[in-house]
Amino acid sequence: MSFTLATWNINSVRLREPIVLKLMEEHAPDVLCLQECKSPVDKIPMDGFRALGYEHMVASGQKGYNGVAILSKIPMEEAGMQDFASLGHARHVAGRLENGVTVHNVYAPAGGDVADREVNEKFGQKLDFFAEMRDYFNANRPEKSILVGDLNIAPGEDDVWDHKKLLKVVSHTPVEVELFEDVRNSGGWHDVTRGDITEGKLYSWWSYRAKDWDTADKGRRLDHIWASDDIKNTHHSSRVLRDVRGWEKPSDHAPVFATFDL
DNA sequence: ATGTCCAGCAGAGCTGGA
Repeated sequence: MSFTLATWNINSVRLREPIVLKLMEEHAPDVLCLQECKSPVDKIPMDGFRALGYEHMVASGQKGYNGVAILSKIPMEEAGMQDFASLGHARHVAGRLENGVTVHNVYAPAGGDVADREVNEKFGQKLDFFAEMRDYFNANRPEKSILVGDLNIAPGEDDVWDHKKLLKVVSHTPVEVELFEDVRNSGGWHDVTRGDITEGKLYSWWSYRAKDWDTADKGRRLDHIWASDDIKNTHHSSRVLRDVRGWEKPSDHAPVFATFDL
C-alpha cells in the first residue's frame, strides 16, 4: 500500500486556511502535518479540511504561538504528546495510522539569534529540546514510525545557500548539526528526503525578509522527514513544493512530501 | 543577514517571536 505524507510549517493555520485547502485539493497527501498553527486546537478550521476528506486530526495547540497538527484521510488515533525540555509549548504530537504507521510531528524551537546558551536562553532551550528528543527516542525505539517537522536546523552544506556564511548563524552551527545527527542516529532514524534527493542544494524555507526570495534563493532546509530503520527502504520518492512558497499570502516554508510503499 | 510577517492586546499601533 502506497501512501503520501507532507510536512509544512504553515505560520498560522487560520490565516492560511485558503492555501492549506489549495494544497489539499491540488496535491492531496494522505497525511498532512502542520507546524506553527498558532491556534488553540478547537479553533483550527476543520470544516473545510473535513470536506476534502481529511476527517481525522490529532493536534496540540496553544494561543498565539507554536502548535502542531496532523490531518489525515486515513483513520488515526492519538499516540501521545511530548513536552521536550519542559517548555510548556505545543511542539509535538503523535498519531497512529490505521495502516500501522506512527507519525511524530515536531516543531523544534528556533533558538533565537545568538548561538551561545550563556547569553541567549532560547539557544539553550533549543539544545535541551534536541537532547531530550534524543533520549526519548533512545528509550522508546521507534518502530514503523515517521518523524516529520520544522526542526529549525539545516544539517548539510547543501542544505543552506552558503555553508561558510552560515556557520555562526543559528540553524547551521556545528553544535546544532552535531546534536541533530545525534538525535537521528540514536533513534535509528533515516533521512528520507536526502535519501531520495541526494545531490545538490535543497531548501524548504526562504526568509520573508529577502526582497525577492526566488531570485536571491538564500534558502535553508529546515523541514525534515525521517523514517525508522525498519521502514527506511519503503520510501521511493520525495519532493519539496517550492512553488507553494510563491502562492498568495505564503508561509515562509514550502511543504516537503514523501511517498512510501508499505 | 539588515528585512517581513504573525498573534495578542486592545480597540491603534506597539511588542515579542520567528
